[in-house]
Amino acid sequence: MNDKNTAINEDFLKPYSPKDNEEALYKKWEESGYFNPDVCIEKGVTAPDAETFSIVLPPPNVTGVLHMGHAAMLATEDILVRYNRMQGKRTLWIPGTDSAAIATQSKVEGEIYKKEKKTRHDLGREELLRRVGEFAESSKDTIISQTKSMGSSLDWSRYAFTLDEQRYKAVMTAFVKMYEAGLIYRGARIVNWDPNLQTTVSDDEIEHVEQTDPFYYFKYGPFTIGTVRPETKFGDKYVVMHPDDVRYAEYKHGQQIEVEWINGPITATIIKDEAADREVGSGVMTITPWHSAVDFEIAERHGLDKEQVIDERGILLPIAGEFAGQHIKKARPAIVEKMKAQGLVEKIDEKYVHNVSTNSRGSGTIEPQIKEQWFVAVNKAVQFPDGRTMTLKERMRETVEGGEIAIAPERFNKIYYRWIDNLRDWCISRQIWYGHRVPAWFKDGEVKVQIESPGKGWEQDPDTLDTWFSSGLWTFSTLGWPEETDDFKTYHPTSVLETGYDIIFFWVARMILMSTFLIGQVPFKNVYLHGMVRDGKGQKMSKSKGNIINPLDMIEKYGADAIRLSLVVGAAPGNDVPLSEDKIRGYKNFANKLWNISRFVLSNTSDYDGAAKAPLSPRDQEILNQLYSSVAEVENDLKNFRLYLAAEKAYHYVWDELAAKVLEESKPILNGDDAKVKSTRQAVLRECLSVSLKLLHPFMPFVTEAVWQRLPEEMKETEFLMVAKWPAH
RNA sequence: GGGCGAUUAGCUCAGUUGGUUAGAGCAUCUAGCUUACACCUAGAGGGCCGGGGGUUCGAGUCCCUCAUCGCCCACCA
Repeated sequence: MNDKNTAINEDFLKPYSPKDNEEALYKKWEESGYFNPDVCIEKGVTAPDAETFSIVLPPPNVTGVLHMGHAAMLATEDILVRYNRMQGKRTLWIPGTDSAAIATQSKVEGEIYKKEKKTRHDLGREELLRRVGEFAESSKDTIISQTKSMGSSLDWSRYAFTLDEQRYKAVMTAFVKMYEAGLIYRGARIVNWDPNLQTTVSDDEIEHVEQTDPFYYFKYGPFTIGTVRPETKFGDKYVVMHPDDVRYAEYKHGQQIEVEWINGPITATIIKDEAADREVGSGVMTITPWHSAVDFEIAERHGLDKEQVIDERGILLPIAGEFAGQHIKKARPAIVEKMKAQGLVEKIDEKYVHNVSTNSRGSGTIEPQIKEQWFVAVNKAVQFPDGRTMTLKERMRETVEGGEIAIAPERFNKIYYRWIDNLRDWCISRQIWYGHRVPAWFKDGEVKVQIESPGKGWEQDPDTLDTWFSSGLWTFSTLGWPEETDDFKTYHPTSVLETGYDIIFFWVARMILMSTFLIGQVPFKNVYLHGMVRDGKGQKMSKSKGNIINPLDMIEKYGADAIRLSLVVGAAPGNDVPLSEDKIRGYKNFANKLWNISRFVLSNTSDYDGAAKAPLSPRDQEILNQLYSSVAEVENDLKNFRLYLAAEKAYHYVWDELAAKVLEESKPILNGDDAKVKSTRQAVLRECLSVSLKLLHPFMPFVTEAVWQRLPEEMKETEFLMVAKWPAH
């Protein structure tokens, strides 16, 4: 084919139109198969023994829609992936979606109730699961196609869903293995109970919210005790004070006294425990071990009785006497009235500000309860695959402390350590139905933990596992574990985990825990934490503020390339990213700028004759030097995860150096009479263009590929820019 | 209560290990249809780098301290 002397592609006569290019290009990329590293090897663009680069996509909620947080994540990861692929690495980016068990189930339950006035119990487990599964399946295409619209070069042939068969196998295997090692145990401990969702939730899912309530001072025998929760106090028969509190020296540990209480006289026992703070109130407290984590600990230490006062739905039990059967919210004022009448109320602070535990998913207040659940022991020494014996906590800390895993930005190391230090045993069982069912079987008080039913008469535990239990396996369950697949051997540990800093505890830490114990490898070598996307003024985006910028609208208006750049430039790891429509518009203009640079170069080099070249002038040489030193700088920033600088430098080189200076000064040469000097410069310009396209491709894949597709054949070393070699310098 | 971070141009932020007159985008103002681009070009204005103290030949950059804002964690009944 002879492109010389022919007019350049007439598309260049119009401004660049993302709309006319992006979808078609993505389709072409997908059809080429190059998102799949196996195809890259097959077609010879990647060496079979090349170094690997792998990332797992933090799986979005299967029923979700794309928001700016996703967009930022996709942009960042795709930049890393495309750059490494162009470097010639065997590059794999694995897509997937998450069942988001609680969220999805309650959404479907809500809809069923609205339409059919039926609860999950009316439908039964099987039917509910069928409906939830159906809903998840039918809505997954939305998030998948939206993910594609960002230009994400994910290998869809390896798509994984947290509840598919392969992942099921991995989760079951992990559970059994951890149980056999003594890491998973069943026990009656205090847990966070969500009375609305009727399930336990983990410590990390708790959000402390400030609330103002009356604070009551009650007369408890000779003591004064304080509380915001009179409704829990019925069974309080232990009174706790600090062993060194001189005010109460006359009372001895274990001493019993008679006190007048809500429903009549009771026998109270004095407990001396250092948990009682002398500075707080009277320094004396009564405890409710069944409904308070601190109280539970005290009771455990001294072997005290524990009694349930409130049931799973927030209703008072018979211990509450005349108040039994009432909901705690309604009962509270009535209880206080009664106590007033008994002369038990000493004082009331009407406006006491304190924190209450709520479910971070927004379902409401958490009620601590003692329940028999499955836990992961974090302080128990167990044997790791490398033969060493240590606790999960120790191993988790060591991965970062010893440099096996590097977190960017570094300051999150401390936050990570702090979390580990405060970590308590992880409650992993949930009382919902949508999820991986606990592989435990009961019969006549006996328990067996195994994947298949032990036989007739054995009932499987109805509970399912915390969604983060399966998410913790994600780096290797997506690669085929527990089978020793080629993928697993090739791509694990993964190179980078890129995710929001808000999820470091839920996910990052859990992945490290699971991976180090189960397979003896860290799940990833680097952690890159991106910030939260905020509006142009740095405010959180929220519906109520009306400042949400929808990525899909922005793609429609300005193109995915513009969104990608606007989400990366200025987004240092760990820092929140302010995003305004102005910023996006600015980068859309840049895409068009690149389009016009290409048009200029192509139209002015269409008569290029390679044979007529002169040696490079000093200025020609300088232009190329600048080009390649920009490449080197961008590369250096990319290697060190400074994407925000890399993107900015690439942008500046192309606009302020190439367009503003090189192109301008080339005009007289291109119009000049010296044919040799002219074709030398033409060669230089072509080189600048093709290298610039490569330089920008990771950041703005669509417009760069769109130009590449319109280059004359002799300028393209590969069919797709996506798999062109990153420029050497 | 504990910890972390921020404070630089009107706004949002860079400024990588301390080194010449402190940068960008947007916004503002001025001038331009110069045959790549008005989604553009040329230019301008605008900053005691939060306050105070210290280390240094030299600090936006390191140390101390104060102030304000933000975030995370936490079992004060």
